[in-house]
Amino acid sequence: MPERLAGTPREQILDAAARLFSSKGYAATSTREIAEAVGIRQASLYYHFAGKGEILSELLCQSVRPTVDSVARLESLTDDPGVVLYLVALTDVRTLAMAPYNIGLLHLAPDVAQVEGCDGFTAARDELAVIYARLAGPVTSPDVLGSLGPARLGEKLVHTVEEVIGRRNTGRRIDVDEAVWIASSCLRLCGVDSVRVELVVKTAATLLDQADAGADLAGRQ
Amino acid sequence: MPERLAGTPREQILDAAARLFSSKGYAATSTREIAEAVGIRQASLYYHFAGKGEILSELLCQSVRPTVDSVARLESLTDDPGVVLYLVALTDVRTLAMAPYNIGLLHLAPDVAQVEGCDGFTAARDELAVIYARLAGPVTSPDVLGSLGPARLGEKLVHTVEEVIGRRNTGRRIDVDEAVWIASSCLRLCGVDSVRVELVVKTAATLLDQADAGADLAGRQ
DNA sequence: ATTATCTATAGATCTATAGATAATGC
DNA sequence: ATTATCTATAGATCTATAGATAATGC
Repeated sequence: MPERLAGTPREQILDAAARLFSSKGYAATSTREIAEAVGIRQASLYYHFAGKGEILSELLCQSVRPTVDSVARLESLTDDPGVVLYLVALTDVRTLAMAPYNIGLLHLAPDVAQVEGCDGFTAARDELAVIYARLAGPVTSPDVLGSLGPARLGEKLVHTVEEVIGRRNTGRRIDVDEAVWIASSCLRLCGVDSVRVELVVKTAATLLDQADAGADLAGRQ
Repeated sequence: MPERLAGTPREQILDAAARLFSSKGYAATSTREIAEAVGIRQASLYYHFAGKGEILSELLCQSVRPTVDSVARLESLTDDPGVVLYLVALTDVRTLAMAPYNIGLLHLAPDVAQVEGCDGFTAARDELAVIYARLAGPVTSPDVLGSLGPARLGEKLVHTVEEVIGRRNTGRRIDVDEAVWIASSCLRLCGVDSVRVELVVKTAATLLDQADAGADLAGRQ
């Protein structure tokens, strides 16, 4: 079996489906279109996936997992919870901004929500909200935390980060400033003042540079 | 022609479509389902609407127009731009929260975005972003305004208000505190400090009470 | 004549399954 | 024997149009 140009058939199917789902919508994309984009027959999809829904749920899970998985590493960089919160938010924004297609668009769509097997995705997103809540707790001003509660605050921060989905959807580029701004909105919402926000952004940038340098060094050995 | 229980056929169709589109998605809802919900035959829909797309675009427009239209009235209540910004945001949140169905869910869905004739909705939403930008300008701290720019800030505030769509979608009730919190997030994002946010919220509540009392009085005459 | 419905249907889809086929690997 | 494809198709949709029908209003 000679390998195709881009990855395994399974990966090719996921890539084509991601492109079509995010541009036309899930329900509006037929299995035939996905197959044609890959260069196989419609029926052949069913050798790789149990159905259209399984393709979707795999894609959704891929869109949150990286962020959840990176939390432990980011927490090891510093003891300052404000900086960690910002770093997680920034990672989240970047993950959503740099994915090959804007899959995040789908998670609110009703046709998508109805598909069975998206529980994995919902669970991961809930997990992320809990993480945000835990990280935000110590830096949040008492009046904000008092009226919102930690759980609600976590959900709010998840939503704040997801602004990047809407931005990307309009075709505008997400540059570094944009990502930084969205991530630092999380701090502002917690009631952190502008001076401290600036400080956190700078500290985080330094920490990331150091970590990258360390990774480079390790990679060269 | 005896009138049906709830409004004209056209209104009944819009109501049924709103329920189905927001629960199952646009592309996943068939014209037959809409017709059955109303109690007519599928083909009879085409007497009232040119097609499925026209039903949708009508619904989308209805979901933003009320907010845009209320801006002038709210601006007449006070000269304090912070209070007006908060009042517009609160009106926007309430409009989205109290609509019969959660139609706001649809506007990011790719199947919806592809439908022709949704330009009217997009235009109204853009108009709203411009309004937010104008109102937010005077209350926004220089560091925020400097790095974001007014247009971008306006879009961000629109997105902030739209958190209510996601909340509603999870089935949680949107109470007064919730609405107040989301609306006041707009001020926080602009860099307004907690003390002033509290003040604006109280001033706005007083103004709204007075306006309601005035409207009651006018209504009784 | 107009309004608002209906029946019937064209014509084009859809998803998923059954079973054939060809190539590889033991 | 296993893997990965294919062809063919069942069975169920879909949207939109054509033209009939019945009731109202002039």
